[in-house]
Amino acid sequence: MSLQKPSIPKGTRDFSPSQMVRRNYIFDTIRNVFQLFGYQPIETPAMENLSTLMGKYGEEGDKLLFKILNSGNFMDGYHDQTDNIHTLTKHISEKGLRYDLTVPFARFVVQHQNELTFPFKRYQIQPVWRADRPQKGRYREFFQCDVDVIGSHSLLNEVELVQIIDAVFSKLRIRVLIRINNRKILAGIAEAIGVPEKLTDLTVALDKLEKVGAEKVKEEMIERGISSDSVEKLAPLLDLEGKMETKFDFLTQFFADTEIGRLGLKEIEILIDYLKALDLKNKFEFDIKLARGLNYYTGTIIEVKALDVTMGSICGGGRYDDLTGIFGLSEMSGVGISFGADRIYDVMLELNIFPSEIGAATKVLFINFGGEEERFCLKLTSEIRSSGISVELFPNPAKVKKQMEYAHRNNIPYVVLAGQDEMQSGEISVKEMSTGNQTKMRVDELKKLLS
RNA sequence: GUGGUCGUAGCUCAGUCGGUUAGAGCGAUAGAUUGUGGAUCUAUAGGUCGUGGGUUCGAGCCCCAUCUUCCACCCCA
Repeated sequence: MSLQKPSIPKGTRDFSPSQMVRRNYIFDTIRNVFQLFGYQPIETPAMENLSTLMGKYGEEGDKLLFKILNSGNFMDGYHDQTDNIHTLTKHISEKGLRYDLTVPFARFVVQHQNELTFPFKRYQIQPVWRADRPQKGRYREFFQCDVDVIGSHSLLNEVELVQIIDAVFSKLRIRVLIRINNRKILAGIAEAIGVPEKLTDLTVALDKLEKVGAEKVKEEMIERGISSDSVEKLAPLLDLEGKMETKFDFLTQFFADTEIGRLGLKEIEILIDYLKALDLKNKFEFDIKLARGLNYYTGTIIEVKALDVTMGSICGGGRYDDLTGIFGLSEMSGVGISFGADRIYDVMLELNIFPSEIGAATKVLFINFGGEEERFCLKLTSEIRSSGISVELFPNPAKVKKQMEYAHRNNIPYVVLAGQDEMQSGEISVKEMSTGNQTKMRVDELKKLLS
């Protein structure tokens, strides 16, 4: 076999121990908050049937699905000569890697509905895959940390999710802005300007307001087939700034003739009202420009961005009223959010806000002198370990210099030297690596020092 | 998927107009009193210049393809 350069697929990454320590810090922090709010863990397979995934994320989403080639002779029985990519795809692939955790969750809920107690609150921390073109903060394999509650219409769930967001980012010490909107408001706007069927085009264009400015947004809307008449009706909304009360007052008038708009406005007012009564550490705002694309959202939508670094959203989600409907279970409203662990990692790295104390696993290294001393140390390490202290014995009697270097590089704070002298006196030499100080003490004194 | 960009030692990067044997710093390894890491000194190793073609007497440098990185669009965690 010829020698080949090892490599991994585009947009995927290996994680070294030092990276994993930090990643786990993020996962642990998030998981702890989830549990604190009473959510229960589940996991689902990396791959799902394509029929489960297709059509849930819009046209764009379907393109970004990684499809798995059928095993065996996947061309068997295929005689279509029309070169239709869709029929070919259907024939050779029936499984795909999951694109997010929400759709598999909906599938899970339908499939296990008889075992679940509703409202069902679950969290799920697993990787997802998207055949996107990689960029900064955009990977083809990345971890999502989802919390959802399904089987409850109450806006209290939204309130809880915002509390979770606030708690997570406070703990991680990332300053964020929480933006909130409601799909019903967007639908109301579409209705109010007379283009209810153009909701998606409207929201996609609206979402770019901050980025490209009002003029470009208007242009895009016209390109997307929204009449200039309708676009003009929208104009005052594009300039809508300032206090939330001002926005509410304006929209109340704007939505005079649209039921769904008023409904959305009512929902957001209640939510904001609840949130104001809480003592949240991060800022939140009602922003009609927020227009998350995922097709299944029907109510509240939430997006979180870091304040001190340029990065896409690090958390997002919303309410979906009928995601389980297509799997045969209706009347199951759910709401959930997803934390993007990899982006959170990138943000924390850029801001240099990882706590320095994480990562030091082993507390003490025993130098290996071989022979009798080795047996002596093996016994001591075992004894110390049983009191819950992480300890290592170097596996072979290498030069002391080499062993000391091992301790240094692995950030092991203490080194024990126990040779002939120590064995006889019963006191071992303990070196504190940060200061270089070395003192003799009994084993129980060492245990006390490290506990 | 569209347009652009990057790739030279483990890492960060030099490398002239296409010209002999591709360099530096950091790091690594070994040593400087056989029981002591970080600092210093000495020595050593390390490269198919992303990969594959092409042009040329001659290619790290020019051309084409491809992979990868990053960026914009699209979309999104």
